[in-house]
Amino acid sequence: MGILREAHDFDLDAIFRSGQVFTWRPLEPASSGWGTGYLVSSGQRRCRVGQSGGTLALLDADGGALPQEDAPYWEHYFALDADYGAILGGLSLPHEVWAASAGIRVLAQDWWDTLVSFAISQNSNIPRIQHAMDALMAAGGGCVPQPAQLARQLSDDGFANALRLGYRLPYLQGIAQRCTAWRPSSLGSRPVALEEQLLELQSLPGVGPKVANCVCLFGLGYLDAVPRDTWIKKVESRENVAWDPTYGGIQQQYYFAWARERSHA
DNA sequence: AGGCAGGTCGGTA
DNA sequence: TACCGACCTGCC
Repeated sequence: MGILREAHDFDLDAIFRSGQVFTWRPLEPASSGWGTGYLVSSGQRRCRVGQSGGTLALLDADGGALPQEDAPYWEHYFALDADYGAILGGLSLPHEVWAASAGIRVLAQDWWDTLVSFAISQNSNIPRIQHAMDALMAAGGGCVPQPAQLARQLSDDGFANALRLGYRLPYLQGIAQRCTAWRPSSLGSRPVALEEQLLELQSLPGVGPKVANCVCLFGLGYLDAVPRDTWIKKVESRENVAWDPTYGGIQQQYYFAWARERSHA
């Protein structure tokens, strides 16, 4: 049965669809044993997660019991340690936005996973991003290859071209090379202001303000980072949104899901 | 068929 | 500093 956790205001499928993560793979309903389930990769770790009502089940990647010592990592990853009732209450979201995005949480992903994902994502679309990420994770044994490994793999033209990254390929190659001997300062012991961390990330090739904000929000825990993509720019041009100084990133994610969903309708 | 997609870069005023 | 076109590719 695995490790069970109560998860209210939590919707696994809504999170999967919300465009913040490209390292999950849906599982057949039968194989998860639950209504809905995913094989989740983060850094060099993997787990299976299923949701039934307000209960979350955590298993290891093969469907066996998750080691007890791994539980804290995944609880943080799924933001189960955050009080979303209080956070959302303070954001005063329009009811329409809240309803369209109910159950979404901002995951605490691995920083390298998010850097790779969103460097690839620029001026692209979700199916294509997912295709490239699936191919990368297959090459990494189910996880995103670490920088040195990725740099080596990308030097193989056959492998690199199959990713269909277009003009983003040299960006990813440059990023992988730089990151073999570099990590964001905020991973160290010294706290780093958001603005400083953004500038640092933007020194990487192919990383501009949008990608840097995604890495800060999704991969480095800066919940005040607000990625401004085409959808959010549309929202800003229509509504008069003031981004919350503490949780603007969560607020942004709710508006993002709302804006995308209404366009599909 | 052709615009657009969770942008960034280099050149120009 | 602010704006503009180019850019690989494949969805819609």
